[in-house]
Amino acid sequence: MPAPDPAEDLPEQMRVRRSKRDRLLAEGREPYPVTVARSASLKEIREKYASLPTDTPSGDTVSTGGRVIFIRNGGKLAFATLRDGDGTELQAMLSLDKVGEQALSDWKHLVDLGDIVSVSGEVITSKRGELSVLADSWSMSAKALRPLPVAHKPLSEETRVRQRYVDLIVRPQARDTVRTRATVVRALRESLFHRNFLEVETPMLQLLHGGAAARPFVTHSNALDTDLYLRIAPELFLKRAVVGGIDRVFEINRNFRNEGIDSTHSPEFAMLEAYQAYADYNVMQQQVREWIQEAAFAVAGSHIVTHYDGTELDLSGEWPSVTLFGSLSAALGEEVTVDTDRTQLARYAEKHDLSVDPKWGPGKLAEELFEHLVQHTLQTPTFVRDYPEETAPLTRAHRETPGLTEKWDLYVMGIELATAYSELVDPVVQRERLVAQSLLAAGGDPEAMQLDEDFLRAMEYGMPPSGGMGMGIDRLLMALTGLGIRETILFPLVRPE
RNA sequence: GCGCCGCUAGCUCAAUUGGCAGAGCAGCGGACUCUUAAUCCGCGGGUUGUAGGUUCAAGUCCUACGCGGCGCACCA
Repeated sequence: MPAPDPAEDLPEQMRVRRSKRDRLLAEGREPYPVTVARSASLKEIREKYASLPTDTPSGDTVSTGGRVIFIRNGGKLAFATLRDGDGTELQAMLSLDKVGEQALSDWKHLVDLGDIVSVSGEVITSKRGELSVLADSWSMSAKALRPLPVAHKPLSEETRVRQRYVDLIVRPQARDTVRTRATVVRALRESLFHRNFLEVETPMLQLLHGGAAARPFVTHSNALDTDLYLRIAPELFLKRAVVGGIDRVFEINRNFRNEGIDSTHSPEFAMLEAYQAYADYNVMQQQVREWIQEAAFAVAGSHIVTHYDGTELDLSGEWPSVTLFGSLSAALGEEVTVDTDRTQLARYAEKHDLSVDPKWGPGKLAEELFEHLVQHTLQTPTFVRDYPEETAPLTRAHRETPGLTEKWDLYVMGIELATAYSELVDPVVQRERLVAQSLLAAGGDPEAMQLDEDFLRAMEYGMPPSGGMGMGIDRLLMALTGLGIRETILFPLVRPE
């Protein structure tokens, strides 16, 4: 039996488009030419002839083009709306008396929605005032073999994510989001650059698992014959850089965490992490606020951003600070501190239907209570300060209150957007904390860090007192746009179809 | 990982109690020289996510699996 012709199984509309491609080839016309005439972009034409009055020829001839997104064919006059990559739209007109019978008929029979076409002709305005190119000739720039989805019904969320290229074609907001993200990342780089931070790139393939509490992805190096971890954080390398005298250092790059995927978590996520010698968590708090405000201004021209659903989020001015235990006490209606014992905290947890892991110490339990009771209430930006030592092994002890650390988390819209520490720089204390972590790891805790002797050796050379911070870029986009994390990531990981 | 909901034409969605699988847009043929989600006439387009089962009869009921969404758990 001969191999089945794959075209036989195609949906009707794809067969039709393939046959149009075949016809172009048969007639010696290239469906995918290496180059097409293009003297101006649609945007340039729109800008140059913005004030051309209704029903007026400009006298100027251009070659331009774009993707066909809307077709209105008449008997002796055809209209098509073309769209360029930047979203600019312009009408093409093909009339019998300009292009002739053959070219007009070819246009009507060979051009489909979604094709990218080129037209050459005079810039005019139609009788209805629409700026147009009245074609003398047209040619195919790229024949689309798949039909475009309906322009006026939203694509299902799954198709939007799986076929982002289609989403980008049909949904202007999808293209906006790409631009907004680029604007935010550039604004952050400029904010740090102007404060004399140096951008570096540190290893993404790491021999040891550390820098945060998270489950890593594991991969393998054939050359080294050893397993490697995709990094969960750049922290331990950026601190090595500070030890070496790179006093203000940052990295914007991806981290990988082998954990749950939901509307606020992606297995690979972009993060800004920055360290500053001779700073502490108070300095970082001021700066992070400024960086976020500068990013907001770059996007919205204001410190008040408007989400796609119309909600306004006010990021202006100073942002409130609360303490972890203070906010938790207020939510419980009972005074709790870092000294409140575990039994008492467990009673509060039970009272609020929070299941308690027996492995949790009092610090972890207090943090869980906070996440359960307080976190979702923090819609406008709020710094939550002073976390228990138990949950922050890389953070310096609080300068006033024993048992606490100098760490804050920034919450916006109920999600954790950023975190910062006064960094732990005492190599002896750091070793104690990491040994404790490695014992947890050896005991089977998949999130605990391994003992990084090289990191400790670096610390033993002396790290200046420093502030450090980390912020999820995807989450910053969420805060600025109101979108879900999968909309802020151009090509999020999805299961195979 | 657990629970709930969904999966039907290229896209977005209907289909009553289990009783002929439909619409809009898109597509094909035709008409139309100023259209703007054009209009008019005509015509095609389906392994109803996959594999089983029950039944005279399954898009519909049952089982398993796949994919997605939401909630819970873990995390940023």
